[in-house]
Amino acid sequence: MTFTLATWNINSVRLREALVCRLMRDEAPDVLCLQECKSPVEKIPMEQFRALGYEHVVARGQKGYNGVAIFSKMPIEEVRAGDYAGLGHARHIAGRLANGVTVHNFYVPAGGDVPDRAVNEKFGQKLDFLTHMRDDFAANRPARAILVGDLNIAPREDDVWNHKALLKIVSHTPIEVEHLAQVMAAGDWVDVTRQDIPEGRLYSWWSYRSPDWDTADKGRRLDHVWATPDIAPAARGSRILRAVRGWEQPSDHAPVFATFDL
DNA sequence: ATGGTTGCGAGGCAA
Repeated sequence: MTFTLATWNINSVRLREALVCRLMRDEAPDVLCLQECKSPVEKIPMEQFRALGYEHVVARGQKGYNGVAIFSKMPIEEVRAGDYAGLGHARHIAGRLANGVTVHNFYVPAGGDVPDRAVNEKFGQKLDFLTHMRDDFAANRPARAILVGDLNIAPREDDVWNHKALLKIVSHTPIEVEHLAQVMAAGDWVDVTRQDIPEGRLYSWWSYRSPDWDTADKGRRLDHVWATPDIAPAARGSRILRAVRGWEQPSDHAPVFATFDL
């Protein structure tokens, strides 16, 4: 059985309802994971998505900030919603699909501007969130699982437009990359996007602050698709839909896709 | 070193 999954930081699911519908209609992933819904769950426009075949959803939300949701064409049951680092934020939801695959959808804290936890509390919270993720997966080793989301870290040199220029910029600092590597090791996760596309620069986010994002191309790969080793070999066809970043009134993130032949 | 833009929600905060 084949299924396709996508992850997209939507930056307000209510403002961009039409864009979500367009992606659902044009690309029709079996599972669509959103982050930064910025909406209470009861105000997500479920009916419009349901009409496009996404009849099943698990979600966590809060007013104005954060929020994660998994829309699925096949049945999904919630298995957990973690409160990593005890922030009380809606940044994680996990569901088990009818095909037996567990999907973790994460929105890791961005971490503020200064990469020093002594002067920037948000950076400490980001590191603590990642440490908590690591401990969680070490204590409960995932199987037949996929982890997606806006992890707010671009780990590789070719995941950013300029490695040296970004070494002290939050999202690409060595300490963040090390924390992310420990999360990966704890769950034995495989980076599916880079398994499929091992070479070359790859970005999923371009700042709103760049007037001509496409030409300047100062991007970062902040959005990820991982899988456990029992199903990672079944992954193929990963792609980042850069064109979506150029849609009318876009999110600053592009959706990331992967297909699994299970 | 700074400023650049966007969303939420009505002034600044978060990204």
